[in-house]
Amino acid sequence: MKNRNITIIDVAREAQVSTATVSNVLNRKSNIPMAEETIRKVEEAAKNLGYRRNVLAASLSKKHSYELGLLLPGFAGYFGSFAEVMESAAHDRGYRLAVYSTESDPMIEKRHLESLLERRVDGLLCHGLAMSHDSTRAIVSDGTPLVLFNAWDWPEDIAIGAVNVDFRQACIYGVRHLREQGCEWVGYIGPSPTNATDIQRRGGFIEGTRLLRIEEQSGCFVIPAEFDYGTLIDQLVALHNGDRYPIGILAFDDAMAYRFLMKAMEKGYRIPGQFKVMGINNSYYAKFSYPGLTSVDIPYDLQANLALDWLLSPSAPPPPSKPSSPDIKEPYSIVGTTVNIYAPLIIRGSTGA
DNA sequence: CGAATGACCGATAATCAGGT
DNA sequence: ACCTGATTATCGGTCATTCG
Repeated sequence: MKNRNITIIDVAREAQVSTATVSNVLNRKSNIPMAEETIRKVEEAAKNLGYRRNVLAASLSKKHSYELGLLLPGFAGYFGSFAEVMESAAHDRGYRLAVYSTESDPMIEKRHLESLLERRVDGLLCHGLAMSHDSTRAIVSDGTPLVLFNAWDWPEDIAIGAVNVDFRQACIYGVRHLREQGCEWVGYIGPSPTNATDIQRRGGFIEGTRLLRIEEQSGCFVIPAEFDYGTLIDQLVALHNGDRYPIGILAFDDAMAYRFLMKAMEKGYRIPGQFKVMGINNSYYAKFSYPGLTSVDIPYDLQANLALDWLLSPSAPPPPSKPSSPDIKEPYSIVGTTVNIYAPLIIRGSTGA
């Protein structure tokens, strides 16, 4: 039997009731009073015929699509994990989620946005790196609710709000951690000082060295994609005359941390004795590698749920956060229309004593 | 021939009606 | 008056038919 053509008309005929009754039984059980016998007849007919709800028709009538759009700059690493959590959180709230990657290309961004708006999504969740300010403003003036995430230093008025992970603060803590572990000198390595994500982290690192008054014992490096980490390691060792270990490295993400760490080990240096290395993202392997990689954990669940709740009820901004215990920091803080989520340091062997 | 009209897709919300 | 279930208008677009 071809279930795709079974509609409530067929179910109504089979159950000897009206189509409205079928709709009421299948979708509004708790609100509409109905006889037990009617409910049983309809449910049985629907089951026998293999009825499947047509959400397109429902959207047409309800003037809501119950679909949300998620725009990311890509699918790798953090973005994929984020999409997974977001999809599940949206599903829990009765929404479907369409996920697109803009590949950091304004033309692709425009095409995806247009496609999502044509389908009348009920709201958009957009990564700061996936969006231009102009197209974001255009959407907002169109009336589609929009919440940004990881959109640092965006104009306040541009969307309902932004839900950001506070990598800047995490890097400040990172510097302090490396210092507390006895690092004579600390360095930051990142891909590009023009990338908004890198700017956040780099800025946090520099701020961290300033707070500890160790600007003179620190440095930042820009690492191109096909870079030989060996050269950098040689430079650092020369800089220290080989006797001011350990050297602390805060990397842009876990992948860069591993590339540095593995090259250092290959060259015979001890981790964490001579180099202490930490990353950001707390990726799957950070926990299971040897040595385990110290990293900054990203509270995906919290970020996704805050963003979704805000998107679906724009008039109700996120409630103030409460620390779960006195020794734990606030899970997040709110400044204007921006939520900053605290990202905790997970300390492992790569920076251990 | 192009323009205007109306039926139609499937489900739903609002309204209505029949039976106790 | 209260339940329960039926009727109807409607959503926004497409397509076939009719009209001038």
